Amino acid sequence: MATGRTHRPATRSRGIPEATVARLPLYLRALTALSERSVPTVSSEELAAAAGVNSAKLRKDFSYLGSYGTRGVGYDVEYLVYQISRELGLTQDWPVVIVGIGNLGAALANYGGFASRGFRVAALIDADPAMAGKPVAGMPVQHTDDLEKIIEDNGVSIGVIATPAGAAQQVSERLIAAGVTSILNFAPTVLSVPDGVDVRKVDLSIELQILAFHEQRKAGEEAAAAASDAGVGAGAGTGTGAAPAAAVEPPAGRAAAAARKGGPEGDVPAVMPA
Amino acid sequence: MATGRTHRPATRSRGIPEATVARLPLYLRALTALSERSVPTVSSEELAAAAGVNSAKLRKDFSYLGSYGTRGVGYDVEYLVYQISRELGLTQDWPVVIVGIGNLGAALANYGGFASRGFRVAALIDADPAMAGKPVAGMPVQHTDDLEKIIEDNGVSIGVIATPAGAAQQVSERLIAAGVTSILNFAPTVLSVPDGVDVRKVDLSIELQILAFHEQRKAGEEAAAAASDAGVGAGAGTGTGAAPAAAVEPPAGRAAAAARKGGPEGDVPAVMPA
DNA sequence: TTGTGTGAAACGATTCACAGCT
DNA sequence: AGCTGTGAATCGTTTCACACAA
Repeated sequence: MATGRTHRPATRSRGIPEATVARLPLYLRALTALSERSVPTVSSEELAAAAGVNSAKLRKDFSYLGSYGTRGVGYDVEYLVYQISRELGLTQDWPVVIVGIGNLGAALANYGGFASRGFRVAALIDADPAMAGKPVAGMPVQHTDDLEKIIEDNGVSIGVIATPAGAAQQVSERLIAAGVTSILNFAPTVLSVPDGVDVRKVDLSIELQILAFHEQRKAGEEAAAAASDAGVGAGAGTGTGAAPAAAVEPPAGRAAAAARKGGPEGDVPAVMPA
Repeated sequence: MATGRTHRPATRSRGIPEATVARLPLYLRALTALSERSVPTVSSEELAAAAGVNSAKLRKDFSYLGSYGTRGVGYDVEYLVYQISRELGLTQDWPVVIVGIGNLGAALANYGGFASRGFRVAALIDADPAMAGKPVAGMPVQHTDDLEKIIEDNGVSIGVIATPAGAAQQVSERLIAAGVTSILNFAPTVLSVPDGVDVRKVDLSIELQILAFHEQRKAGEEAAAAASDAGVGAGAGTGTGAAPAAAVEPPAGRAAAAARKGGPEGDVPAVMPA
């Protein structure tokens, strides 16, 4: 991270753990919903349920922000909304650019939740000259040539990349050179950026692959469980493990060297003894 | 949260840490790129760089899968591609449905990386009768009424929700009742699902809020540094971050609202420390 | 009595550092 | 000599359990 010295030298006040930061938006959303229903206070238990976490975690999280609750009562909804908003930096307005106005970029531009809380789409940028000037989400698409000027003129520090993978690294470099220091990357690519620039990535296929892993594990357990039973009768409803086909064959030959340690073909490769 | 109750009970089947699972797709992508360039072997150092992690972590991750490398040499690219694919369950083909074919749903349907590796869009489903039959990404949109039949006929176990927030919970319930056991949720809502169902969420506004937090922290440090430095010229080059538009202004509006507790009813003395 | 706030314990992930194989 | 595989140390996060305030 910080080359040289640590980020937080003297001032020790702001020590909010990353895991906590990542949950604050969740709490904020739940609180906003309560606020809209004019609920005055919530307990950690109720709020935790609404946010999908457990209450001990929530209380610990809030304890990093300060003591904003009242023992025996709970938390004041409005006050907490404000405190979390402030902590997240949402009491100011962040101009954002979206680069790459294809299907996804357009969908993001149209996404309402964007403007709703603290963020404002300052510009839509695309490399295709044919797109230039075309309105998307009520805003004309601008050409990549003007990227630097747009960033600077609008004081943009957050960029969203929705380009094809091949263009993402270069786009990120231009954004950063122009002053952007936070990037949300939707392109399926690992961006390499200098210190001090934050990147978060959103990747559909990675998420699906993680789900597939667990799905496969479930299927395996189910099969193991079924092994003791007899009937293979596919009951209604409950996930009767999909019936996938199409297998990828293992590479032959080349793997010979590594393969000696006990044919790891398509079945339980017992790992992890102790 | 999403993975609420993924605890491994007694069934000591697989010992791969969740954090490792989440990185496997990253390694796989890097390896696939190497494979396409016909690179035969790769060291942990090289592969780690390509995947954006450090090499110790990568080696540890791979150690959970087994001993697939060769000391003094590195890893066989093809073999590793196969092993990771198998571990992730990508040697089989997973049919997926997308529910909610708005801007985002359509973008997802058109997303190429989908079909490329292990996943196949089995159906597009939308609640709007006007959408029914309309082709999106070369595939007719089907109506929600047929959701259960579609799931069952295609043996779908993974569902993608791209509906508005208000519809997501109900859609998830129908998906699950019909046999889906993994959900990728793009709706900005916390889904509550029974044990055994995996949910992963992708949420644009949460990601932006996390970035805003760090962005704000940077701005604060920068200001502090500038204040103490007074006149020392900082080296040029490294991101002189664009100043946020309406930056460090005290949050008058919202703060006031929260402070005076201005709801229709109810009045709690909102304390307001600095 | 209720429900927050928080030390302390438990757990999980990352990093270190080096033994051991090629 | 080079690079993997892995115990051990470290660091961060979650959970427990209870003192304490309202």
